[in-house]
Amino acid sequence: MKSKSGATSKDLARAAGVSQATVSRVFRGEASVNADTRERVLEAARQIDYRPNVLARAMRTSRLGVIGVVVARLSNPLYTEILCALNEELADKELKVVLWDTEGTGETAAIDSISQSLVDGVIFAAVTRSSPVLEEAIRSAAPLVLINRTIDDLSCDQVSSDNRAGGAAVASYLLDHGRRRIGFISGSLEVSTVRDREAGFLEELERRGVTLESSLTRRVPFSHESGRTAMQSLLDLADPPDAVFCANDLLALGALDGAFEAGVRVPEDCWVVGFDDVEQASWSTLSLTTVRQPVRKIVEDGVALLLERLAQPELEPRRIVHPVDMMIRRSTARARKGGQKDKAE
Amino acid sequence: MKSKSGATSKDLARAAGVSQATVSRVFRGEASVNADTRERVLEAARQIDYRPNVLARAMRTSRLGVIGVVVARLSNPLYTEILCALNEELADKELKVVLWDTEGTGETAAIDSISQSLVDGVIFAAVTRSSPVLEEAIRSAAPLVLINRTIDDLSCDQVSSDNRAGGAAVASYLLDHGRRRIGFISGSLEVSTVRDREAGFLEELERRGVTLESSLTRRVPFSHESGRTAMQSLLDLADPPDAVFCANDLLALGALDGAFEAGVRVPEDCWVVGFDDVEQASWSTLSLTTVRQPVRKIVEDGVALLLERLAQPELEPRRIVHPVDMMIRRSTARARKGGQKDKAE
DNA sequence: CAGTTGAATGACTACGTAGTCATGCCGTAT
DNA sequence: ATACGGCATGACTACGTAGTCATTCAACTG
Repeated sequence: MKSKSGATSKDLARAAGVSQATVSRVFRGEASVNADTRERVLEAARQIDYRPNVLARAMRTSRLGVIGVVVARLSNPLYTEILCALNEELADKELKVVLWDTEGTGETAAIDSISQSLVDGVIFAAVTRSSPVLEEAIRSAAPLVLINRTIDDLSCDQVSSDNRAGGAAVASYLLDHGRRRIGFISGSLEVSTVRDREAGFLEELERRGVTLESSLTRRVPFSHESGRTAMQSLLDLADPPDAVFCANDLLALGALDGAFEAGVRVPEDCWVVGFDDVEQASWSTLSLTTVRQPVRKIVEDGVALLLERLAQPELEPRRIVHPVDMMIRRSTARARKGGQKDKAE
Repeated sequence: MKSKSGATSKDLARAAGVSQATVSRVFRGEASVNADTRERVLEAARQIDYRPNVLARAMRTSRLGVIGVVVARLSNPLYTEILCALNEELADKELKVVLWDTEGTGETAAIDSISQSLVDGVIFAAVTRSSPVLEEAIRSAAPLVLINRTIDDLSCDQVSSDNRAGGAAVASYLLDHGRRRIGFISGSLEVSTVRDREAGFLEELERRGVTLESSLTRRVPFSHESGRTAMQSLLDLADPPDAVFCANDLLALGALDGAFEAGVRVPEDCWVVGFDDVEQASWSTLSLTTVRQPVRKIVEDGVALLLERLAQPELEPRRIVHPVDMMIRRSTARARKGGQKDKAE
């Protein structure tokens, strides 16, 4: 009833018959406080409903208990999943999450916020290029971690999956199953995941003596719509591909739409493979063969690295790369009748 | 190079040959500062790279430039879309977004953060029940706005769409097209959108002299998976429905999967209708008939109301209800051959 | 010309905490 | 008994800003 935003550590000190310094010690969890005293302070705190003022504390410590997160446009379900996992992971640790989008000026805004102590650290799930902003931030020891997309020549903590191996696995799988005219729908080379997947894919094709025809390659923005139109342009060719690898699931799901609208059956007439294994890929109406990234683990590691760095800023930068798995589904499996449940290989 | 987190208003005052008070006035945009003086201060600020300390400012003003957002689990694409729109809308206004999830204790955490001045205000996109926490928050004039889901007997700004009319429109549409055995997959009655959609749907059925059989009704959690299994349990009945209305698109998309796996053709054997018009509903491989909510407008209004309230806390609470539109797609249209593009009615 | 008004500015304090330094006290070794 | 070391605690200051109050000076009024 009377609990209004009010009681200060000074009030509490008076109420508990101790000094403000002792109150502060109790709430910082400092060890050197007599057990009786601590209990008395905590009891009094309950009485007058005292809670430390976060802002005043932040002004002294530069720790606000907030972590910044930079993602790409959320229309890519991968980022939704990353964000969701991050949110849970950080909520467990009493940390708030502030969100930026790379569409705007998220990168810069995030780093500004670090220097303003508005966030304790930042997790970049979608860095685009090795911007000077980032270099500068690293130099000034800003606590930041890159997950998902990485930057090779940037000396900071990074967690990703083995995109190169994933790309190679797709190539291998398609060739093993007799696919020869292989199409490729990819994204901007500014994006590390695209580069790595593409590199692995091309290397493996080359190793097996197959070359990717440039007429079967499309480089488009990341969106369902561009996957759809790119697919249609491939299928419009006189000699269309018998399989299409898309650099991520968003594009691949768009490609399924493109094929459907063109009246081309998947997988009978053309196979489609994605990358990420977003939730939609496992929906049995879509049932997209794809490469699974361990999003959960990547996020967990990213958070762990960030927290460690906050505790010990001088740590050497670390890199973690997680293995990936192919999920074989109906978009490449031989046609069978009716629907069937998901099946991992 | 030397620009480290440092220059204070006192430093700047010295550099510009004015008092700290004047510096403060300049950066607050106060009018009573001589134009020459202002220019001198700003020039000096550029020189020494001064930027006001956000935390210190927040401690005095209780305004941190951060808006809290409470959403449900992001696996429901509707919340992704809301969040995405909010993010853009607020970034335009130099506001940061902190995110909570109703899965955890988001509601309470959000309100705590208001009282701690960690956020200037909160937008609830997914309130669940008229919790005492909320009542208390409203009483203490916390600036908060409800969007999407509402609470009737709570006196605060609320923006939603006309869920009741949407539910009625679906009933009307199904009956007009000769559907008689109508199934219903719904969610928790704790959720206002569910209650309203259900009320409108039932009212219209009743008005037309049709009753919803309780054996054809399922009440399940909001997830793709539960939509899928609920659909299957309906289709397993001896006398299965010829149409199923789902309380939202997430459930409906799950229902499509359920039908597919059961070998039941949509729309030939059974129609499916959702609610929300999330992006996936328009994908031509899924092509779900649904009720479109003007998410963008709802978010814009919500932000506008919140900002107005921050400026004038004593405003009377306002409510805005947006009209909805049915989007007729393949999941109810008469079967035609091959794929076709989206078509709104 | 004395008195009044208003604009522009400076001196100063409060905001609520963290952390530094000083102090008192008790147990133990000498 | 004396000196010492460590623990528990209090007094005090810094953090960087907003905002209050007082002061200065010039313009204006009667």
